[in-house]
Amino acid sequence: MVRRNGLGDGRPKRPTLETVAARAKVSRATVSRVVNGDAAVSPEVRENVLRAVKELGYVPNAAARSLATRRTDTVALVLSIPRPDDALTAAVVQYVTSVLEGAGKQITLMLADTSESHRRIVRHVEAGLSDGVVLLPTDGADPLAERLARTDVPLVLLGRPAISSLVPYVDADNTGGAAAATEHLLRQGRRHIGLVCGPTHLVAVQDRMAGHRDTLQRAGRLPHVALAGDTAESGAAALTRLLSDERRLDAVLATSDHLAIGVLRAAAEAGRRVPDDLAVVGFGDIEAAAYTTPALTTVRTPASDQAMALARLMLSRLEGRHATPVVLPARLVTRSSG
Amino acid sequence: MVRRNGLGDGRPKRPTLETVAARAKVSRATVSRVVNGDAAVSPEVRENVLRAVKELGYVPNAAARSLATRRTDTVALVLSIPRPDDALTAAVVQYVTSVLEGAGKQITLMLADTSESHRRIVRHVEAGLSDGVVLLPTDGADPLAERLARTDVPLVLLGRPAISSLVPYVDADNTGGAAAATEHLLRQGRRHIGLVCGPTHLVAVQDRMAGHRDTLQRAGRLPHVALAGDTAESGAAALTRLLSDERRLDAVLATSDHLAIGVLRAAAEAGRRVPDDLAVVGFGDIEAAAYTTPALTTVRTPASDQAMALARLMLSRLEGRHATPVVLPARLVTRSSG
DNA sequence: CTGTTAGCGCTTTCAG
DNA sequence: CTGAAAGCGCTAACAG
Repeated sequence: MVRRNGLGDGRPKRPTLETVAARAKVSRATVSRVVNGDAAVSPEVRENVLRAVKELGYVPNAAARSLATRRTDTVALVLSIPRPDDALTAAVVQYVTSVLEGAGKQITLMLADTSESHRRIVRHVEAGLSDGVVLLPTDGADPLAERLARTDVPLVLLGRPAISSLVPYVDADNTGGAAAATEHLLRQGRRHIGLVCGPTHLVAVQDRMAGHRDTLQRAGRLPHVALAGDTAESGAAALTRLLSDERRLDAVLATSDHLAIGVLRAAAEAGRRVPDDLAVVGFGDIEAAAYTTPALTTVRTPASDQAMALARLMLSRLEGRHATPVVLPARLVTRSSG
Repeated sequence: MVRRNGLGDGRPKRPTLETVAARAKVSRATVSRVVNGDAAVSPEVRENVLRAVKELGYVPNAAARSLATRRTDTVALVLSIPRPDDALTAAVVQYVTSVLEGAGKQITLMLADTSESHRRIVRHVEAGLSDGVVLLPTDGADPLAERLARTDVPLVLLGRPAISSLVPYVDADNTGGAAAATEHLLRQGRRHIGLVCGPTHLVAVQDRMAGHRDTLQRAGRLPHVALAGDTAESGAAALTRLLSDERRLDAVLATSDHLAIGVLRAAAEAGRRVPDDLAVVGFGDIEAAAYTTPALTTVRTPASDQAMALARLMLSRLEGRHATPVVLPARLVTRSSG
């Protein structure tokens, strides 16, 4: 029977620098140099050391190194619990992780949902557990970002912060995406375009609203806005309200695909054919968007698209190589709904 | 202009135990005790220390603590890059993280896609960076699991390993789920039931196949199996083959919802009405399953359902409190497709 | 109940 | 190019 240790048990003894040094008949310092590919070490000595390392299966102890260098090579990836099906967050996490690992960093995943968790995150950083933070969009992200910025650890945000600050961020062009969607609708000759928008405290939603409104305005059209939550149900309810306000409504842009799916449903119930009577455009291009009937036309956010590029941009900001914000283009994916 | 440090810069000087001790006029040991809520310390001294801690904003240095205790309170969460829209993995990650954080652990996220990454993971563990590993299903999970098991760090798998070992795991009842789905179809009087199955090297797929086959066998029915990949397209192709082999086919179970979605599509193209002519049942209950036409009947895996319970079970195994495998029930979600 | 004393394993001047 | 020595900040016996 294999002995299995509990979490708190500690580990069996592993070789240390000392062991390797003895074996290679050199000093610890020299081994350290070799292991870190650091200073100049004579080839023969290096050979010896490397052999000893291999033979002993030596792996440097991270805690000791970290204590001495005051670095951890760890980046905290902070996110909130998204909808369990939030593919966007999943993709971002994947790519950010992949890029960071490629750069030799560890990734510590942290959830930022409660204020308790905010405290934990700040403590974590102050305990020196990470030397960089990537903050994905969260409800209370802004205050958290401010607190983290004060700790002096490099920080990069995904998504423009509500209050502008010096913290670098990477964002999708929500404004441009909404504008493109609206133009698309206008080009089709749609004259009464409604907007179903999600939680307005989200900066992304605000930006989408702005892009829509401005485009409409430039075209000399009146906006029709209905506020909603972020579920299909609330999207459906919003369409119902929109229709009762304006019977001639012939197009709807929703600020999320979930809302759009609800709009689709409500349209069917109201006896409006999509896209003939009513064009429907969503935002985000979630997976389900391709499976609705009719398939949803939507704005694809770079996060679900160029997530890799985005991750790299974040990393370069973490490393202090750039501090300017980046906005990645969003593009319209035309399917059957509008 | 705020000075922003690069990742490698280190941090400004923070107070240490020493500082706090001086301020509270006690020894470092005492401060340590207070901070760790550890031994018995007289109330007044504790007060003093706590005040000093607060005033100085002291936060213990994790590396130093880890070096001294040989623990990290960190658990590595290892996953492979799933389909970018893999909600299941996302949910599991969320809940495992949440539970572990609740238990005061850090979570290090690691990707296990390449053999290079396997090496990195083993090194990570050997460097003492984590004192527990949660391994989510991955293509090469088994060899990795074996290597990790040899490092003596507590390990728990999500999903039964292909080759049985002593490593504890938590899994969904794939066999039972497939059996339930098949019985459901049989009860409807379906007589020619096909199986569209995904990558057969996946243990979960094997289990689903087995549950289906056995149930069919007990009912004295012949199986009709078509192999597929994991995309909707391959599911569609599989149905086409199934239909050409057996025109009377009146039901299909797919081992994943993605496949089932393809089946739905192909059924429509073949002019079979679902569920009248052909019942279709998926597996997994992904989000899109609710939005297909008709809405997909499917087997809900606990991971997308009782993910929280699952996470807790994993934790208790990591802590060595249990070493037995757990299999969580899967249940049929009946919608319109079958 | 509290202080003293050793380390934990690695990096990093500083000499040589 | 290499070694000696001094920590990094904390915990854990062991005395008292």
